[in-house]
Amino acid sequence: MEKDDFLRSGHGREESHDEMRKLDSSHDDSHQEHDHIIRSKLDSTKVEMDEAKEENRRLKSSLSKIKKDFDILQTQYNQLMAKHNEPNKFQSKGHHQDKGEDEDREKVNEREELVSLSLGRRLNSEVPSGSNKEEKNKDVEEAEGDRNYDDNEKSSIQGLSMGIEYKALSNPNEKLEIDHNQETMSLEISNNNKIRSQNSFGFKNDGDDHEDEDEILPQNLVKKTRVSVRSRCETPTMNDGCQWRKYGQKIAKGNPCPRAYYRCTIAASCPVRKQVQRCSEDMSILISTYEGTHNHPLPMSATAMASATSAAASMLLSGASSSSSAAADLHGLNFSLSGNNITPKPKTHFLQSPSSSGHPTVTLDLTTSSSSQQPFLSMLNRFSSPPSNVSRSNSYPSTNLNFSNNTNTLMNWGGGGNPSDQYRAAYGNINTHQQSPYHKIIQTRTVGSSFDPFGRSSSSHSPQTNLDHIGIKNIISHQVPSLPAETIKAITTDPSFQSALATALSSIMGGDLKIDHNVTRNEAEKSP
DNA sequence: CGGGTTTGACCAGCGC
DNA sequence: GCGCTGGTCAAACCCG
Repeated sequence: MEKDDFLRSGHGREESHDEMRKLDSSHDDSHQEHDHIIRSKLDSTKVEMDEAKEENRRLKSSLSKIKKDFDILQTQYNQLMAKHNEPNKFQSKGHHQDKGEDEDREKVNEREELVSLSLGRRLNSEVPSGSNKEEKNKDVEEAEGDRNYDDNEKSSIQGLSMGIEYKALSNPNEKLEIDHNQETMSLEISNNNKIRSQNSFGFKNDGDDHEDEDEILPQNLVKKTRVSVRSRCETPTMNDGCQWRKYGQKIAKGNPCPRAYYRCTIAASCPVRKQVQRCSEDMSILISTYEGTHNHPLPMSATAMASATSAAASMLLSGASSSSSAAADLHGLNFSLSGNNITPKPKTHFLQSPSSSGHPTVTLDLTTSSSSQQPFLSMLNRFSSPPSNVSRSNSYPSTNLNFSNNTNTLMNWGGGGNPSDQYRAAYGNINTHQQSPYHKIIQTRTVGSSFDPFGRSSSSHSPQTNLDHIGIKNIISHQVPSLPAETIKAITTDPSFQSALATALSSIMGGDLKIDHNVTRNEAEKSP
């Protein structure tokens, strides 16, 4: 019994050993399995790291390629600028006299151009013979001229700081709120019997181009150029940053909505007028038509509109000079410039504009959607003429600029916020003469992707050059078949136009488009 | 009380 | 020349 027990027990001990071995083996198996999992994970991690390295190499190579391309384009741009500037306006400043000027100097000159457009203001009203009242104001304005020059210099400095502020506000993912605390420039919109030369493109500088004031454009437009802005706005008036005083109201024919007449009250002698009227077909659309030239510094908030309208006016002038039609769509900002020789393209919700009075009118359309989903990808991609009902007078071209974005109206010119104390501080506590408050939000972000003020997309695109963002090449060669290439080239290569555009866009989007400016020229020069 | 808005009148340009 | 229309004026009114 005991032996049996012993044997049994011994046997049992062997069994326990077997179990132990089994357990050990199972433990080993699980351990091996665990190791295997870890190794596989390590392998996969290594693979991922290799892929990341490879991706990094690709990105590096792409970056170097982009840099090369940019250098090449920069060089070409410099050469072209040197050629372009030889006979033109900048000679008087002693710039660009050598073809082989270096890149830095080119950038400086280009910056000067942008700054001159951004900060340039009109002191002496060149509103000469448009009306008797303007003539009456002329003496007053000239008397104010000397005093304003001092303000002008100050304002230029402020304008520079404004650019810095814009950059500080340039987070693409947030709304850009522009406080009305800094005055900036005054921009020439109206051509007032005589349109400035192509050099100035309707923009006025502090003093460099005063001699150009008497220049007359070839087309010799007699009436003032007007800039009409269509925007969706629930408030009675669109807050564009200026101070307006209503001086009249009329029921215009064909529109049950009354047309209100405003004049700028920032300066007593400012000849700028504004007409505000709701679109009869879409009451949510507010049409603001600007006429005249501010002869005083503008609040920064007014700069956006002034820049945009000036760019529009520039396009009008350039387009009119070329007797053709042009359009641009930058980041949903559709510029279309129309001549009289193009088959009209009907456009809905187009109110009979004040161009019916015979004024050449530019329309900035902030209401309709853009087909482009990419920023700066489709400049000059839409060419349209004004609808037949826009103007009963074909004497002057009408320009239609669509500043709308893809989904919503980006520019909330209307009120809704509070008056800016900073604006008051900067302007000596000027009371707003408008019922709508001095608060506006300019939202430049496009749904689906965000962009910094330079037009760069923060979405996960593969690296692209700025050319790709602008897309000038594709646009010019493919999207605008109806426009003569020389016209496109003339428009897109004109530095004033580009600067105006850049100024407008930078004002609207709070960015600096200098690089785009470069590339635009390069690509335009390349385009057939 | 100062400044803005309202509103009817007035004027100029244009077409018939 | 007349009528229509757009644009402006200015007195009355309103508002803070």
